[in-house]
Amino acid sequence: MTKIRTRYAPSPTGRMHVGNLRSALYEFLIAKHDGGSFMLRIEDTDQERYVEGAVDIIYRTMEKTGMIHDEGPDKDGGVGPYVQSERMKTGIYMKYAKELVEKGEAYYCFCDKERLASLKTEVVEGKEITVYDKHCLSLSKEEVEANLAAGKPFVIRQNNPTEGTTTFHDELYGDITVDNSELDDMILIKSDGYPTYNFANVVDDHTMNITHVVRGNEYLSSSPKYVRLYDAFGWDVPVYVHLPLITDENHKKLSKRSGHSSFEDLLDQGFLAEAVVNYIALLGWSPEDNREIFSLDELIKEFDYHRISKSPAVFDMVKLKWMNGEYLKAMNDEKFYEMALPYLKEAITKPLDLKKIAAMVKTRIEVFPDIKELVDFFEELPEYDTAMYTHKKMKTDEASSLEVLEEILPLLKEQEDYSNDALYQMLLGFVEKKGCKNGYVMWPIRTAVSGKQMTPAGATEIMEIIGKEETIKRVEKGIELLKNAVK
RNA sequence: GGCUCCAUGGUCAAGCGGUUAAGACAUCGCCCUUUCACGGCGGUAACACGGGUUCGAUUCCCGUUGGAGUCACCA
Repeated sequence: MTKIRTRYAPSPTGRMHVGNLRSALYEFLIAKHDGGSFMLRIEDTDQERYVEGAVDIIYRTMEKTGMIHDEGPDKDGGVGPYVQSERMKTGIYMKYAKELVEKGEAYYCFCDKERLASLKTEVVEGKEITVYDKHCLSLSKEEVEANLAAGKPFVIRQNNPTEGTTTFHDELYGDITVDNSELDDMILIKSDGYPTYNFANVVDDHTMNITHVVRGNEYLSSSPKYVRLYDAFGWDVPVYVHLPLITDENHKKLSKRSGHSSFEDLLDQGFLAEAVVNYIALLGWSPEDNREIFSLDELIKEFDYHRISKSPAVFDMVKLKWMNGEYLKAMNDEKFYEMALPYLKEAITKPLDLKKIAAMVKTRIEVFPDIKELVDFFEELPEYDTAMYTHKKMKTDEASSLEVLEEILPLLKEQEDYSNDALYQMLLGFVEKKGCKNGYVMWPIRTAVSGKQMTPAGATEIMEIIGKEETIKRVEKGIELLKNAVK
């Protein structure tokens, strides 16, 4: 039994799209689950869309996500080259295209843009629909030779039958049959000599011994043409696994600039690579049990591609955030501190105990950029409304808060030890003497000291961080504000 | 528009002829709490519709409706 060989074959046209990333992930998982190998192949046959540096992005993304390929441009496995533009130089595509021409399964076409344009018969939703009319199929061998000799630009087209049907099998979607009359004579070799994606894909997958072709659902309807190509060559058709689409909240195929279009955008937004991988693994696949948190290794172990679903999945930012939060909570304090540091420094320039602040914030954020608004009050007391002093449950209002703060101020000035514990004990003593609830005292102090309704910590923890001097300053400020409000 | 695919709560989803139709996110409520958050507990919420097949359909078949994809010298 031969091991599964899959390939991820991106085009270097920019950042790595989430949909492509998931294809790569599934390709990786399917191969690795079987103990097989995973290949990286660069499909750079479109010279116009080629983007400088895009190949580096691909490498970087693979590395960050942990999808390590066994073979690729940088790791020769004996079936290279692994870059299509380099493969082309070996003449492989032209050789196979000519073989098809010999067999009558393909033919030279010399039609120019103008003639092709005149074929455009129908316009649907702004798209022009052209079906090639096999015009050049009728050219005689001599005419073809003459054109070629004259240096006339040409393409090579697949010669599809106009009658009958073609069926191919997909592991997930089952048998899919289409009428051959639907099959356009697609171009195999472009006039610049490069193969089209469609053709290069078939030739490469075969010559590189790919056993399972895993790709997006958008290729489902063109798959019969591929199958005809395999048949024309007399090659074994690989196992096809078409993946359900990932869509945006409007159920449309994920497009650029929806905020979550690329892996790198997501990292920029503060997401962890592991969380993104984990999340997209679950977009279209589910394990047998209810587990949701998986490391890459665990995914490899559990991933059975037969459990991939057929219907499209909406990419839900909210759930991704939740999952990212789960990863943050599970992270050890050291690492969290290290990763949070840049964000903390952005919000806080004073020499405060950032390590302590990081620990406070850890269970309260979903992505790192959340940190800023959570901790900025440490840096500077914000402007705030004294209405915040009123809390129904704590039974506090502006007047009671004023009273508490005025009573507590001298004690704060006396207090030498500004550790959380000491402060807490001190305040508890005060509460006892006063005979009220904890919150009755804690709430106004916390408000005075933070100026916020929501803080990552209790009153005394905050006081410990900002220190005695700043605490007193802020409490005095609170008293002043409340005096104005109460009278 | 032709062709192809898809159809369980707002979202991700389990289910594969007989279930009180799981679970997660979101949402709502309660508890905990030095506020919020975290955590704990609980609630609201789904088989698109119509025909079959069957003793019995969410599950199988057909149709309808809805959605998506595709129809390039792009991949």
